[in-house]
Amino acid sequence: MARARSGADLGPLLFDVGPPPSREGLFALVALNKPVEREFTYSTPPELAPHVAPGMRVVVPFGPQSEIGVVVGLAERTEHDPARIKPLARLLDERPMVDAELLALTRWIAERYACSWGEALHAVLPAALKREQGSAKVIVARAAPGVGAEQLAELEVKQPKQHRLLRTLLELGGPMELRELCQQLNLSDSAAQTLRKRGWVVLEKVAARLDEYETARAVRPRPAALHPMQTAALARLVPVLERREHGAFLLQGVTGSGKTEVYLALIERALALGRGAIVLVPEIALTPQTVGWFRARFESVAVLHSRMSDAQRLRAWTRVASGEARVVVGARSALFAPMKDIGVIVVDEEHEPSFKQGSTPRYHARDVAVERARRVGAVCVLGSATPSLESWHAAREGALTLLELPERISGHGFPPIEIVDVRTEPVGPTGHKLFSRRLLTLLGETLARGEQVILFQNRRGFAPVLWCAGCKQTVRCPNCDVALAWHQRIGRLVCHACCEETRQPKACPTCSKPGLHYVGAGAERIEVEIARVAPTARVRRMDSDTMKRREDYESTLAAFGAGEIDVLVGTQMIAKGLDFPRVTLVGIISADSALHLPEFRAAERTFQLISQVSGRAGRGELAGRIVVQTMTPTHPAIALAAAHDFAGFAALESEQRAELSYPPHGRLVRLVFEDVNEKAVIDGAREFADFLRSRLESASDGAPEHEVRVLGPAPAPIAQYRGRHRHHLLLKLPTHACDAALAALRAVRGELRSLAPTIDVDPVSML
DNA sequence: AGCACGCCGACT
DNA sequence: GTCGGCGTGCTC
Repeated sequence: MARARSGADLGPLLFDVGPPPSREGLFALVALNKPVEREFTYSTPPELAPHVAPGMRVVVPFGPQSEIGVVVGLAERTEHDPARIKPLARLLDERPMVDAELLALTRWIAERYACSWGEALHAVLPAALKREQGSAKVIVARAAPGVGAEQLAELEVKQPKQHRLLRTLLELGGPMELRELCQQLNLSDSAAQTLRKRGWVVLEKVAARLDEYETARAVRPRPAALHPMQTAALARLVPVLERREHGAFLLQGVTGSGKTEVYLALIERALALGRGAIVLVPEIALTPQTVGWFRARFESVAVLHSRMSDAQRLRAWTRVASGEARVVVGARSALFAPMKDIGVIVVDEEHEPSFKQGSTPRYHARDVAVERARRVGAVCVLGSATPSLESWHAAREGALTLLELPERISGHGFPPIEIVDVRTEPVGPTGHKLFSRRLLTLLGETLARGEQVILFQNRRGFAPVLWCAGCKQTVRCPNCDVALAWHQRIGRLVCHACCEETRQPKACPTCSKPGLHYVGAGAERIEVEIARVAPTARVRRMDSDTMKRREDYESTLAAFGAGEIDVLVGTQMIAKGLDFPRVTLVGIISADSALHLPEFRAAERTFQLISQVSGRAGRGELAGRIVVQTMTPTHPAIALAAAHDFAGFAALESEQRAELSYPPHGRLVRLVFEDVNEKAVIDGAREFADFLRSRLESASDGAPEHEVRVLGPAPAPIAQYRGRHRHHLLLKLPTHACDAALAALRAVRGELRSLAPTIDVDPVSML
């Protein structure tokens, strides 16, 4: 598949050809981190020519400034006007930083996800390599001594961003890395700089602390013998590994079936063969405990995660590149670890949406993992208890080989899941709006036995909506098309899209009548209400509002494990990985909350969440119970999750997707147009759509199964974000027409450059 | 993406 | 009469 690019044919790149006979007049093709799908040609000064090779980073003049790029090819001739070609300024590496395999993989990513090669390379290189010199220091922020409520009040009205930042720091009561803080609060660091100038916040450069993961070593005794079903799975995987062949597998194992032990045994075998392994886990599951399982078993494990400083990440990268570390554990981007001779790539919890990157290049780590494994002849294992419909479908089609672990190794069955129809529950003096009678009864019994409870409510804040009975309007964010959520503890309305906060209005902002009502409940309200119905219980909430730092998360889990907390209330943060034997009751307060989102994966996501949360109960010797509260007890996502019937759900959901040609029956590409001016967005999106339709029609051979459909433009579900209007187009591509359609799309974008939509191939979220 | 060049309103 | 708004267009 030739990639349409101007300039030299990139066809056989020169890295396998050896040095050309003469290095006179040698040109370097350089990929830059710019949204320009093209490489740039530079001449090589005679003193650099003998040393330059593909994969090296170079400094090049680019317009009025200079940029760091990566050499992706060498050529002896060029079609460009020699007068306009500039020379390379400097080589940054003595030997290639990116090997031929990663060069080829990034090029594939660029094609598949419609971005430039340079952007794909940018995602692969650690940040420290993209600057001229890396730093081993991080900036840490803390509230200045003596600063408190008084200063906070001063910022309350006029400086909401500074207020939010200072308040967060005061709540933390200790230092936090500035970069991470700003990221979480959706702020640039200018608010922090202003607070520093005022003397209310102290910013310090400190040496990056020793990585907590470096020392993590969880006790995970090697089982005396593997369970027969684990052995059976390995018997399918190991021969492929030993033959050095590629194989892609879907390991579907229920919670507690011992998937991790299968990964560990397979990696052990790979290491014995002198090969390496990469293990990807969702960001939230990348805890010292998870990492510790691997560290306890293997000598040299490198960890890559987003919270590392640049210097730490560079160190991990270097350890992998040098061959010192042969096992990598990390989140999404760890897939690009510069490992030689990869034998195994594992993607654990492959259905997790966090494997999809939300910014350019918008790649899906699961799909790229399969591709990288294919290219290097490695075994790729996608593991999940509730596989994505894409993987489930691929397994049925034979693109993935299905391996099943259908039982818990403990031999215990699954705890029963009870569905409670909350529409039939009494409210008022005899009942409770949030908790059903059944849940309250079980809660009381469980606490009386001294056992623990997990309550799941997948919404932040106290009330997701403030509603005016006068004009029937909800209070909305002035900059985004979403309702503001009421957060009681901080006493503010919060926009969950842009993170901006405001004080609660005394009256309805639309009709000025007093008396706004709280509608619905978030985790904060559940926490408050539990204290009311079970006053003696020790309750703790775990959501992104209370868990700003990783330490908070770990200390809360430690306290829960030590039995210092009776009831843990939380959002999806508590849905996975928690393994506490004394938890015998799990309550899902509102199973419907994700079901009605305007996303075609809403049912799938609901099924996954119910299954995952349910898996938190009855993990020890004690029997567990799960209560699922819902208004739609017969909805398949709920009824089949309660019946532990994944296959039934997948078959039904797949059928419904097929009717609408949604994935896995065809692919989607989403184009988002954004601007402060709504008319410009609408006109631009329409123009783009018309142009694209005409191109795709003329390219089509008329066969309906090859037909690409362009839907829209239509307002995006979040039709305004941070003051910018958003409209989107949806392309439905039959699986076999994808390459041609993407090429056409790229061409149209090139011709209508001023409209510049965001292109999301295989989108995970449509909001 | 930057950052230029290039044509129309409020200021010394 | 200028300073400056951001609308197209290019970067080897």
